[in-house]
Amino acid sequence: MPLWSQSLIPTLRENPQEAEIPSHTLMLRAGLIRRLSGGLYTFLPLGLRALRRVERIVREEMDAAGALEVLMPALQPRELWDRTGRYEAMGDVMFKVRDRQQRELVLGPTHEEVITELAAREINSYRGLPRTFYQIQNKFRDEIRPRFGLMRAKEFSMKDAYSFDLGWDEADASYQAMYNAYTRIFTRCGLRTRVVEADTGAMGGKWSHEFMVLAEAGEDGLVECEGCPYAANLERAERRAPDAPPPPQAAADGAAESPRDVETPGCKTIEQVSAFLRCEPARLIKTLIYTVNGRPAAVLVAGDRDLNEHKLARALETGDVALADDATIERVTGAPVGFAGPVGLDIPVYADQGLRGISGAAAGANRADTHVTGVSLDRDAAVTAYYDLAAVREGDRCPRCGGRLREKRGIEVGHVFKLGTRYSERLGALYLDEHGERKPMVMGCYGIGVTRTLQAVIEQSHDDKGIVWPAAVAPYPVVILDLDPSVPASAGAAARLAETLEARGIDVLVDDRDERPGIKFHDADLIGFPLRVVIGRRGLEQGKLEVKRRTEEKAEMVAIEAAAEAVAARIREWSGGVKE
RNA sequence: CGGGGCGUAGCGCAGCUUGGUAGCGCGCUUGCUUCGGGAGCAAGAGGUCAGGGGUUCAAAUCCCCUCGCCCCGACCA
Repeated sequence: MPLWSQSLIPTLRENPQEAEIPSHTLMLRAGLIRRLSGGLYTFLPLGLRALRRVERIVREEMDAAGALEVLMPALQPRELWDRTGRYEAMGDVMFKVRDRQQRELVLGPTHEEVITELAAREINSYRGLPRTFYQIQNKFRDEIRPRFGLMRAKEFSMKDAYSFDLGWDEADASYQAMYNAYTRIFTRCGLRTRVVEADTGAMGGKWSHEFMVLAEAGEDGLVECEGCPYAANLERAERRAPDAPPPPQAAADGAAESPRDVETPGCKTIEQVSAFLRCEPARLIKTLIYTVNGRPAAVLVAGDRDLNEHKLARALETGDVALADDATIERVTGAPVGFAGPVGLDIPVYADQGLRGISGAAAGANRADTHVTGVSLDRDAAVTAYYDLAAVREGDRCPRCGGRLREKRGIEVGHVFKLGTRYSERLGALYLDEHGERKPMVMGCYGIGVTRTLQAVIEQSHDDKGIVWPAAVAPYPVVILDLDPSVPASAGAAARLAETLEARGIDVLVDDRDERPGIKFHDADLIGFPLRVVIGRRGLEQGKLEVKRRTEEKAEMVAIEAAAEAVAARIREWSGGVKE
């Protein structure tokens, strides 16, 4: 029988200075975790119990989905990462170490290389497919800025899974199976999640979905459509182009005016130019000089829009896009930074689809202190191609149904990718099909941030008194507050109830501390045990104790003999329906 | 890496402007009283004031450097 007095549960009365968002503050205050150093945390007994509860749900659902649990090394040879080209691609996020032979190793930020290597060696025939493997293990990433406790840490627990299939259709089925398992996992954890289309980033691959926990403190922006199921990470979000470009400002004279240079001394920003020319920002053509695969190119968006670099990279099918440095900009435009424009440029020009057909617009003249007005983009500039490049924002139109898009924030707790054959080809994960033909396995990969999920649960489920644990992930579903632990009758009643509950498979923590009742009540609320049983003199005199849900204000008085059943009934209520 | 802020007892903070015995609240220890929503009284313990260097008769306080932490940005399977 776990006794509070024998554990280490260092609750904090005040908000620690190191924490900013509710979940982080509460994890520290409730004595779940302690920081060792930036982005590195120790799990204390209660925090670890909660983490194990999440892991258990993940294991059960992965197993149920037919995935096979394995455990791969966190330390991996650099050579393996060179073979997929990701040693370079990952850059500084990988922790790099050397052994005493000076062999270069990395601390795994993820395990595509290792698992694909394994599949390449051990699976040779179509008879061995499909297979999905998973593990729960600590990952290491040298984050630029660790943040918000477990939300973005340098070492964190992740469940990663990898599927290997005969072909694309089969891979779709594996993907769907994981997608479904994820939905069940997060539901069982008591989370409300939103699935969004996502960018694949350094992972590569064709397609991916992220499972987002909607929260103010979320690090990711996303949009969802008010009229249809479309939802996407802002990194990837698309929009339907406006039906028509804004009409020319000087439309009165009928025909589009011709380009004319205007002196705009010192006007470098959109705000300055728009104020100077008395022209709304949407009528300015923002011209950004980029390097794409090392070569300069111009990228155009409307003056009131931001460019989405992820979308630019996707459109141009490259990972190598970066804003050009000042020297390059001056060389290709022949003007100081701030006066670039599309007219007369002899580099590729990529324009946002929202600019299609625009006329009577203004842009930089590629000459110091000068802009051009009366620009008709198609007539006056050589646009190489139009793409959807602008960053989507609240109020834009849905790419599917044309409805209004709404912006939200979320915490990414899960991410599923259709990887394709990128890794299997490079690492030789090939199989012989029934015709004796050698083919690459088609892969998918699927991650859940386990520690992050735990914190997301708290972020989504707390009140002004503390955490409100869903029963499925609470460190203990029940806490028994013994208000008079020095009184044998009281301690005896607490022990008997705890033993009865444990015999029924219900974990209980007994608060037997020699503390005043107020402290015990506050700590119980702070930690957020779903059920609280109070044993005190008042009740004992009538042979009763009280049972209260964390979510309810009022307690129920229950006869001592009926207490175990009363508790068990409430626990059943929580686990029923979801778990089957 | 750029910008901003902070490092003083276990936690939260004051003191620094204007240099002169290191403080407050909570927590901790002991005793007495108290005991159903963070008790009262009394007595205590606990600090190289992040570290290093400099200025000065004298530095938590002024100057320089380094380190750590937090926030914003860039970045992010």
